[in-house]
Amino acid sequence: MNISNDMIADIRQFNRFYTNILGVLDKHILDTGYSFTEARVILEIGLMEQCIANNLVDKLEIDRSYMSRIINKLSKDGLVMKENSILDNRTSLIRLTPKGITFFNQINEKSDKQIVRLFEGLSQKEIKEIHASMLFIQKKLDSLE
Amino acid sequence: MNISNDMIADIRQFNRFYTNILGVLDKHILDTGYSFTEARVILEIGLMEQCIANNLVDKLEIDRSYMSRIINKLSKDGLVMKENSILDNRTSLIRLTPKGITFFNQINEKSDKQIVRLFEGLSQKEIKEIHASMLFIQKKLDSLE
DNA sequence: AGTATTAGTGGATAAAGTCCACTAAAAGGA
DNA sequence: TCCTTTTAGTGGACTTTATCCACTAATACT
Repeated sequence: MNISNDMIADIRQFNRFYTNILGVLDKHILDTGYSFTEARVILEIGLMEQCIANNLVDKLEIDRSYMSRIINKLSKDGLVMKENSILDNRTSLIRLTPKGITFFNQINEKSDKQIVRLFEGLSQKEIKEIHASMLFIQKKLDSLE
Repeated sequence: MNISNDMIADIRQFNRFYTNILGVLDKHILDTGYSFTEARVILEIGLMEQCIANNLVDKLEIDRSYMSRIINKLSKDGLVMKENSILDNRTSLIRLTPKGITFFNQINEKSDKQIVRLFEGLSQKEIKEIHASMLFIQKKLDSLE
């Protein structure tokens, strides 16, 4: 085996630590009045620009009927619009409304600010090193999947 | 500001990536028939060795009444035992039973194996570098709190 | 002693998520 | 083509998870 028990313990400790960091960073989502799941849906629609419900189901691993209800709620709230697809009459093309885009942007700006906040107190050099460490970890672990 | 927009984007990308990793690593918890929350309680009791319900409430940020129900369930299931405190008659000292300790150990072993699995395919050198990166990130970000 | 706080509990309810059965459209054969 | 199978989406019913509140009993405070 290439990995010692001490290393495993350290890595698991890092995971607990970073889970915590992620929790702190994401908490602001709930200030919007939407749940994490709903916010994930909104953000994913924003990223995809246009999609159908099933794309979101696959990508976010959310139950189809649950997704249907979430999209309806978001649609009622005016964050999302559904347009009948011409190519496939079973589906609707889903997009953010201007209000949805505003929401999307606000979340993103807030998330960016959270990162700035997390790193304030560190020197430029330290930040660069952390950044490099993250890229490195991601590159190495990503290559395995 | 010490941190560029590109870096922020990279870090947020890393966070999404690592959220995913953590999700994969933790999924096995659900195979036990207990929820994440219940498992967190069991693991925390295992770590604390002995505690009262309110310690768990504070540490895990779970509602008091919910905690009460969880502990009762775990007690009914024979994973946890409550012993009346002599010092404070309002409280019970909570501990894992042998069955609970077995559960605790199984979860930990499985989690260790998940780490091994995550890293297999990487060379010893690469693992060492990832390990060092994690320690570095943790050291730097931990110092801020 | 008398008041305030703290620990824990159960009832009621809300929020989140799952399961199933169904409709309607599309895709894939003989 | 017709017929079967698959896919997309929906709503009803339900379970699980979590929260809120009011209450009891014990301890801490002054």
